[in-house]
Amino acid sequence: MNNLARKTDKADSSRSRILDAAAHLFRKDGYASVSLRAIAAAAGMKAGSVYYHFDSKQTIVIEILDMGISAVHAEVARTITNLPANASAGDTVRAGIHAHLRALFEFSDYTSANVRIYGQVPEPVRRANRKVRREYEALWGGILERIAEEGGVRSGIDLNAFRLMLIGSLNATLEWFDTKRDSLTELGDSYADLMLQGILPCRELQR
Amino acid sequence: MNNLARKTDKADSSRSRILDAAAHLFRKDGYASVSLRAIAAAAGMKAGSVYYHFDSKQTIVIEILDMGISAVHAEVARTITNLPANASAGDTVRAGIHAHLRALFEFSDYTSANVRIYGQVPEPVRRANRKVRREYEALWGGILERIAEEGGVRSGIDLNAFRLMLIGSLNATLEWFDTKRDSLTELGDSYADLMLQGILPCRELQR
DNA sequence: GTCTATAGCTCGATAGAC
DNA sequence: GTCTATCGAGCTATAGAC
Repeated sequence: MNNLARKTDKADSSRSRILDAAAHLFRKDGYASVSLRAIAAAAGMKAGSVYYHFDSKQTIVIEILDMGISAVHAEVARTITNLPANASAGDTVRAGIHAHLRALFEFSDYTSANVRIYGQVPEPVRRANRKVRREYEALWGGILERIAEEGGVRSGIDLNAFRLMLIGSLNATLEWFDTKRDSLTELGDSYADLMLQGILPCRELQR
Repeated sequence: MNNLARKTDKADSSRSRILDAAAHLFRKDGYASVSLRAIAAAAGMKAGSVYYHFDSKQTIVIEILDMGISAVHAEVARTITNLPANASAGDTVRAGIHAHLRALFEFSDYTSANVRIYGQVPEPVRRANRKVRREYEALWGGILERIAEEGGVRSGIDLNAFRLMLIGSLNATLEWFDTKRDSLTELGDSYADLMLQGILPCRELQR
């Protein structure tokens, strides 16, 4: 029994190290230019050994792409669910933005790999990732629909455009924001403020 | 004389075909996975011939990355310069957004290649592209500074965050917007509206 | 200017020892 | 589970004919 457990732990650990190493390298260098030899070396083993844990390079990248989105989905869903029932539209969007950013940078190798390489991975890989992507879009779609029904947003807003603008701009922060130098909370506050109120003074206050 | 002219034209045409073909392939498949054979084939020649026009694969991609940003820079600069002197802050930002989107999709192979592969291209290539990137950031920085000084934006706005949010969200449209299906002008109007006014009703109008 | 041919590598994946 | 060894393929870049 102890033997079996130890065996499984070892396999799990190697598997995780391969995924971590691959996510890091994919984020840094793209998909095609990362060799299995490089992944294996970064995970502390030889290329041949990787095939004990995965069937191919494609199965590795599929798992990484799914993990990146699932992590963000879970954090946003958890955060929104835990909001008080009387949360305003502004509170809700603000909390969602913070949650998205939090997960984005907590699992940055996986999330950044997703944002960067999704567009250039072989078509079967893209297809495999499509379901999780759509589920995350639907999560935000539902959130925005609800606050709009409750009358929390300006009339005439294109909710679809807003969702795409929001997620696009948040994901883009992965390319320049440095969590070691700046506060992620302040970033989220700035973005939420701009998304909620825009940059113009209210019409009523304009001269 | 005719001979010389014809020779030069031929070289120029081949060079352009190589660049066009490479930009298209880089956008589609990333940098590393695109072979010189593939670029040559798409440009209607053999791999060896490419080396008559370019020293290496890196010099090709450097030129493509620069062209992508320069095209957008030129269009935004031209548009802002041609605005009437009394253009409001809203008019200015709106015009800049439309110009950025227009250039983004008019030269989509080059602009999209830039957005997609910049992060995963060899470091010397990134370094070569950095100057043009910074110049484009400075262009928007100047535009926003000016309208802020003229009092056209809410107080307390983080102009740096706004610039990054704006460009990040516009560039992200390359990943999903289809110019054959939808109107780019409407997209720009939606984005400008959201960026300028946000999604919340004005404070004064809230219950 | 474009071609063919090829040198010198590196790649994904497999086979089989331990 | 991890190793070594290797197959067959594809890569960038170059050399030299035309």
